[in-house]
Amino acid sequence: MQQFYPVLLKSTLFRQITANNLAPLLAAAQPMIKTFTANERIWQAGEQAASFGLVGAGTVQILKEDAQGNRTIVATVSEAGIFGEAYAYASTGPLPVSVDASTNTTVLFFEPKRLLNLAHLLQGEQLLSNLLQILARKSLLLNQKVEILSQRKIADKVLTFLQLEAKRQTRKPMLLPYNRQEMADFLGVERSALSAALSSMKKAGLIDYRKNEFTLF
Amino acid sequence: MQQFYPVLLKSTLFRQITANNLAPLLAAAQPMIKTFTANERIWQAGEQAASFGLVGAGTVQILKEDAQGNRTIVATVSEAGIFGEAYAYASTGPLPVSVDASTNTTVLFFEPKRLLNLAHLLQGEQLLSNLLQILARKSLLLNQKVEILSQRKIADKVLTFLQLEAKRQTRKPMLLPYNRQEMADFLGVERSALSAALSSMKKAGLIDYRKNEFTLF
DNA sequence: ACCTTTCCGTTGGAATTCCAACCGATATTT
DNA sequence: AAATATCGGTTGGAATTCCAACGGAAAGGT
Repeated sequence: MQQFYPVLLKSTLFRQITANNLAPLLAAAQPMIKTFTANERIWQAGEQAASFGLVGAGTVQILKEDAQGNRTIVATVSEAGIFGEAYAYASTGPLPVSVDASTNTTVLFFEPKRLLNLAHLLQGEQLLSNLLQILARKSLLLNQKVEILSQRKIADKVLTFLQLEAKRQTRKPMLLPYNRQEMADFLGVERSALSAALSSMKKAGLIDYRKNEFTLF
Repeated sequence: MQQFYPVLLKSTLFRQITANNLAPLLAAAQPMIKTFTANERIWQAGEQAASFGLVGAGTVQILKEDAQGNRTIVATVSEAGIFGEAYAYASTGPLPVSVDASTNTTVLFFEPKRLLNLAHLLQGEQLLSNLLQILARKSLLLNQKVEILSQRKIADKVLTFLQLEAKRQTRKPMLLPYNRQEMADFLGVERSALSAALSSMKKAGLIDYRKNEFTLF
């Protein structure tokens, strides 16, 4: 277990927790540690998710499989990231997604209820505060994504997206963490249509860009 | 304060809390009670949201105002509903939305931090569990909305929407809480286009419907 | 019963996006 | 340096959606 202390300390779940207080918290939380080989299935859609995972080593992928068996990668979670926390605390029905190990992976599984009993420990409240913050921020991010996807025209999606991005970056021009294809996927449009919209917006003087560096006028 | 006990007991925040334990919890939580007249502004976009609200009486509206001053109603919160909890616990920047009282309204404002200190009280952990569940379920709902909005064609949006709705209703046919215009807004499409898509899907034998009663084949 | 309003389906042309294909520029590999 | 792969812009026709307008049915008010 000690081997994961550095990873845990840099996770959002244990943010602000001091190394001294980590061991007692973990002793009470009693995460179950499991290892998976590359491409092994961690969770199967349809199961009940009774716990949530923290990636101690490696990388996992959250994927959605539709009725025809098409796989869509919903998210990639790497070391120190957590997954399944919303399903664990919502405790509402079976999982709508599956989780696969994309590399050899170690996952620490936490029981949602157990974390509620930690408040009396040193920094136990900090842990709960972190958990609330994680869920709250996820809601805000999804809210923003809904706002973007609700726009009917590609140009409006782009503007909404860049305005939101401008609020979280001070850097000018902004550096987006996406290439064109990924940006198009995020906005829910065709890559070629996005390219066309971008160059038309540049011509109109609304924005400027080069690769993934964007400026909003 | 006692006057709000019945409302509080039926709120999701105090779900499962017994009447006996309510008073001590409230004494520690120390919500600030404020009244507003119809159409009065409760929160102004741009402010920092240091607390979240529980509607003790009346109804409030969450609205987004764009640069041109156009107002969009994001949500309506009535008695026993809560608002601003995600912003309060995310503690990330100013509010992107405003909140107005649509009727004469009483709101109980809770300090996010104070609720974390309640764990040692009777059912204090239940309260925290409720809070986590509220945030978690909001994330799941938004996730589903993203899934719907990510569909490129109206027919696919409708199918995704109905499939998700079918999971939470046992009733057949399903009874949707929307009229056509509201359904179109939720799916992010034009009402007339939705109507056209629906009748074409009915003709194709994919669905059946009458008013807001829908069946998925 | 009559009038008014709301809701919902339909229609047709305009606008937008999709989709497949192609091409040049840049990066990577051998 | 040559060959290969990746990335991003462009293009044109097909498909889809928007948009405004109309009309009938149902609901609500007087």
